[in-house]
Formats: sequence, C-alpha cells, structure tokens
Amino acid sequence: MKVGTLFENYLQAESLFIDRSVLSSTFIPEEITYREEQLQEIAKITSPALRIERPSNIFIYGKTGTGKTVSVKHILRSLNEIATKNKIPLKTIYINCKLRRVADTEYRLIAQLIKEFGGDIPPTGLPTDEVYNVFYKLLDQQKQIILLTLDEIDQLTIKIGDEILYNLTRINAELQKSQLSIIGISNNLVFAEHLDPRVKSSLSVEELIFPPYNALQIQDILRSRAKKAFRGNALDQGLIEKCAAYAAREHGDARRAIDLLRVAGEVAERSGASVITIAHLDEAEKKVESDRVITAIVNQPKQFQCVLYSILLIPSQKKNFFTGEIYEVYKTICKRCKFNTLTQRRISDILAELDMLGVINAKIISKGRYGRTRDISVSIDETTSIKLREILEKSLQVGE
DNA sequence: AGGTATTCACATGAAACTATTCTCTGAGTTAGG
DNA sequence: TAACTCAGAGAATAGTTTCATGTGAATACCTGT
Repeated sequence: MKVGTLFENYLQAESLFIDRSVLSSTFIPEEITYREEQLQEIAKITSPALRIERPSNIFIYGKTGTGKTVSVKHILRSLNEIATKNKIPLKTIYINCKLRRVADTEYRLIAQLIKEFGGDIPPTGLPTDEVYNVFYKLLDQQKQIILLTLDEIDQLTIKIGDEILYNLTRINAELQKSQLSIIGISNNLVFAEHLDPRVKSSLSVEELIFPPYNALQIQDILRSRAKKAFRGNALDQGLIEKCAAYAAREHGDARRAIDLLRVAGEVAERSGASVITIAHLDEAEKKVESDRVITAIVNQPKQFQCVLYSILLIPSQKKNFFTGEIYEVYKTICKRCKFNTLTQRRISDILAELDMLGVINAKIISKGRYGRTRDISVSIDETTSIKLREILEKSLQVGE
C-alpha cells in the first residue's frame, strides 16, 4: 500500500466543517439570542464607564451554559471598541477564578491582575501585601476606569474565603485617579448568602439572573451556530432536536450542547461520513463524557489515582461498597506499589472529591448500629472504566 | 409494646505540619583599578 | 571598590496529619402494662 493512500481518503472527503471554531467554547457570536434583556441591562449598568464614571458593581447568577460568560464578554468587547474609538481610558479585565494555577488564590489573582497591566510578579516568594502595593501603584498610574470581571467567583470564595473580595471592593477608597468596578459571575444561585454582609452589600448592588434555556431556544442557538460551522446539509434530520433534548436534560446547558455537536461532527468526519447522523451523536455523547472523566483523573495526584484504582478493582462482584472497604483495598495497593498509605481522614476527602467529579456516586447513609459511612458506586460506564483502569495501571505502575 | 439510651463507623472541621519552590538580603569572596 | 556568589530567612502552596467533634438510625436496654 502506498503511504499516500493513508491520507487520500481524508483529502477526498470534503470536510464537514466550514469553521470549527464557531463551536469552540471560546467563540463569542456577533449576536446572542434570547438574552436581549440581560444584555440591555448589563449595557445600561456599565454605560457610565464610557463617561469615565464608575459603574455599579454587578452580580450575575445562572447555571452553567446559560450564556453568562458569553454575554459579559460580548459587552466587554463592545465597550472596548467604543472606548478605543473615542479614546476613553477604559480597561476591561476578564479573569476566570477557577483556572488552577492562574487565579485560584488571593496571591495569584492579584498577580494575574498585575500581569494584565503589563507588570510582572514572581509566582511565589513575595508577601501578599507587597503584591497589593504593586497593584495599587500600577492602577493609580493614570486616570482610568477598570471593569474587572471575575468569572466563577464562587469557586474563589470556597477556596480562600471572601477577604479578597472585601479588599477589592474597598480598593476604590485607596485609589486617587482610577476607579474599579466589579462584575461577578457565579454558577451558584445561593452563593451570596454565605458571604460577609459588607462584601455582599457592596458587591451585589445590581443583580442579574440568567434563566436556563429551554429545548426550543437551544435548538435555535444550535441552528445558528451550525449554519456557520458546517457545510449545508451536513446534518441529518432531527439531529439538532436530539442534541437540544440532551442539553435540556442537563438543565439547559447550551455549552454542552454545542460541545456535543462539535464532537459529533468530528466523530462523523473521522469515520468518513458525509452526513452527521444520530448514531454519531450518540457516540459523541459517550466520548464527551469519557474524555471529561479521563482528563479530570489524569491531572490528579498519584494518591488520588491510587484511591480511584482501588475503587475500580472492587465492583466486579459488588455494586455498592463503603469507605472502610475501599480503605482496606487501598492499603494493599499502596503496599504493592510502595506508596506510603494515607490516613482514612484523607481518603474520606478524596472520595468526596471523586464524587464531585462525577466519577463515583457517593451518598452518606447511616447503617444504624453499624455506623455511618458513604454508600459508593461507580458512575461511569464499562468501557470508560476499563480504559481508565489501564491508564491508572500505567500511571501507578502496578502489574496485576 | 413503647420509649429511651447506646453505639458504631465513619463524616466533617480546624489547625498545624512538611516539602517544595521561589524571592530577597546581606555577608563573604573575587577581580579589576 | 564594584561585582559576584551563596547561604539563610521568609513566603506561598499543595498535600497531608492530628486532634476534636458531629451524626443518623439500628439495636440494646428499660419500663410499665
């Protein structure tokens, strides 16, 4: 066989995609459907910035994939355009607080802000107030309005408390020339309730709620994206509907629907099909889920993987099991690959995290006289679980 | 039978510790004038 | 004397350990009938 033929198929079959980036999670469409009201509202609140006055702080709630981030980014982009055209000293900053090793601690968040202003700060070694000082100085170099967007702000406070938010809201008092206002975005609807009242009152001056999309709205969104992303008639009948239905099941998460559509396209393309069918979609659904789990696990520390490996070893006979049983298995595995065994306390936390990742299903039950524990079952499908086991075996270097 | 007290097997919280990575400082060393 | 080196003090962070306290309901143990 000629080497060339290996690739010929791919060349001949015209790509299903026109523009794949339209379906990527970072894409911001020109117009955002079903969010006019919210966009108007945000625009109204932020507009004083264009007159070099400080806008009120805004707080935005809504579940994942309801268009919060896209809307805000859209607004920021328009604001920036107008500002540069009219030479208005406006600076917009967007920071996602969830990104590990970027902005998930007080120090790193401020360091990231400094970077946005062109400064540079070492990743460690400095006292935090020193970092604050650098930040203040940098801010006050010139007269300007700063719009700081903190996405997934709830993650930040879970990890490090609300002190940092307090500092940020107070910052205006310290500044001579600049003014800063904050746009907070949270997935958690009750987030503000366990927040310091001082922070809460100053942060959530204006509140906005993004309701979930319903299936019909998601269909429209998908259609408009698909029109730009795919060649005409690349989609099978009913595909959009099925895709939307899947997302509606997940409380109207548009992002997942779009993601799913893209992966379905990729799956179809790889198999050389000229039309994306429901079967491709089903496969994509599995793949998305499995990829999510695997990337989540691979990036975890060894001990974490070790615990998961222990869990995966058990369920061949049993469906549900308890913390204690897992701990026993875990101990033998540690011995086998010469890890030092962690305490049960730690394992308990790791199990909780695995539950959060959706790899396992853990429910706290009371067995009465026989104590209280987690009732654990694996919540990933067989194929993924086998794949995962292989990956973990390699990573932990345990042979059977 | 009905009511209360125990008890198990962990869960959950807080604080403190460890190892690692990194900066900053200042003493000691070196090399050139 | 200026430049360089290098050890030591301090910080931040991730991952733990230690200690302390909490907890839901199946059982054991009473109680009075």
